[in-house]
Amino acid sequence: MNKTVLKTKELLDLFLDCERLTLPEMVARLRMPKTSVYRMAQSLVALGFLQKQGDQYELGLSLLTFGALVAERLDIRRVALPVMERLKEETKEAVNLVIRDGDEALYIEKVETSEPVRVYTKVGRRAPLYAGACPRVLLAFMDEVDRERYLEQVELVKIAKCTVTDKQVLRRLVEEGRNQGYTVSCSELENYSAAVAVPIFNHEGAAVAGLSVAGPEPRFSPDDVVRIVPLLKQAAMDISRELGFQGKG
Amino acid sequence: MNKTVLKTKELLDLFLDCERLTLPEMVARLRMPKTSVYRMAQSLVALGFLQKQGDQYELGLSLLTFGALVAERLDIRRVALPVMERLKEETKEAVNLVIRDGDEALYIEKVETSEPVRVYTKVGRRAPLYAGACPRVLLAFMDEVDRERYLEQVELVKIAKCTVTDKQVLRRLVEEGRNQGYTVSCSELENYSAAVAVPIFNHEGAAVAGLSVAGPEPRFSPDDVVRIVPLLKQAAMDISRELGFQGKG
DNA sequence: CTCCTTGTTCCGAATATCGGAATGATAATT
DNA sequence: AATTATCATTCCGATATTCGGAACAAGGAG
Repeated sequence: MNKTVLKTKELLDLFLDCERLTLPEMVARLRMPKTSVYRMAQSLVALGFLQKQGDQYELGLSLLTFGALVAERLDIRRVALPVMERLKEETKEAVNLVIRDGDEALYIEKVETSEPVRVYTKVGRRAPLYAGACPRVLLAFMDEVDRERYLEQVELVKIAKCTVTDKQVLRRLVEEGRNQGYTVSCSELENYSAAVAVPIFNHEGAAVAGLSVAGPEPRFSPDDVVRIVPLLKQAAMDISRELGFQGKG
Repeated sequence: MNKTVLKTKELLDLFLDCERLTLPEMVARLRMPKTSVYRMAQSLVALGFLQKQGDQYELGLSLLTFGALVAERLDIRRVALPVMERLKEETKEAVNLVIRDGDEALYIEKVETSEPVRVYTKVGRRAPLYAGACPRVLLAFMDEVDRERYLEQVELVKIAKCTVTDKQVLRRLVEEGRNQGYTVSCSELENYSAAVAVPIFNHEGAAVAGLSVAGPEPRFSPDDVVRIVPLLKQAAMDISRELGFQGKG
């Protein structure tokens, strides 16, 4: 493995948390010699992955181009988008599409309601698999070996006021989710936000994505959930069918 | 400058044109030793910038995360979006927001009409500064030194049926654009598409972005242009004002 | 004026990369 | 079944590259 490239990525990763950083700030965080950091930053600027604004560095515009290309090439998005629009109309809530990337959940599409309610999700955003309805539905439908490995080694960090931090509770929720075919979350990723999620299957029957309806907590009473779940399941099945899924769900 | 990083970027750049590539294909294009390409690809996979699907490589999902972050942090987008929505309603055409990244134009936001007319633009897409209304308006309002340097060294490549390929003609169009305060293009980037564009200025009076109205060629007769230009100029001025622009436009 | 801090350049040492060749694995062909 | 071909992956020694401490330059603050 290429050591230089790995170090360079470490530098780039700093910008996930910080919008702008000066050279000394990067040096402090990376605990690497100033010269090395200086050179890496120079290289990244040359590539367009970083750019310099005065004495601050920030992420570069090349990343926008690459990111857009990736989004464009994810065909599940194309398939899902019209169904998501329909689901939004039916539920009057925001709809999210999430896939798994390694041990993280990644939001790849969303459809918003007109009302400007703050929601946690943004396309490109990541969340751990244990927190939130959509991530957890992905976890629930992972294959057993992977899921066990994940559950063993994961550390549950509190993100919002009701993030699950007890492994026993998590295991129970995951089991429940798999049996019921849907998951619910309240204030796990962002306070006062709730969501219901179901899995989407591909032609091999693997759960390749999660579909969720999300909004402010007061609109997700048990009654609301009962109303939403069938709509959600139907939408997910429509998408799964288009991906070649043959099973019954 | 870091040679390893530069080579690695070359590899990544292959994926701008190709969705998927195998190792031998990459080797052929890069004309580098197989081992080197192999190692670089491995590293990029480790970073999440590439991923392997069977024996093919494709762009990785980390790029989506970084790309979304860059988009989120471009505050001109936030400022422009509501104005762009309004302009779309007024003109019933797609509206694009473009900035300059080095010697290229970069589409950073767009608002579409409901009618599913094919347009060239996608967020993250790039175009040369000489082709298309929006790119050329950026060129027209670049500072003179940069613009001259660009015009001297640029090679005009035909992209669609009416791409300007004569430097004299380009110079004339650029001059016109600067004098009139707007530019028009027909079938320069994509056949049968037309656009009108105006500049957006920041607090320093620099033209930091271009705003365009775009649609199918038949809807952009000289009369239409006369109707659209004032609306476009007003919208651009609204955005410029929010960015702190004091001038008269 | 002096003391920090920060950005940038230099250069010799060391090490990480390089790439040819070998190996393993798989599929296609005779 | 044996053979050939293609591709992915591993090995290893030579060497080109990176590394990082130190020095230098340029402000800014006290």
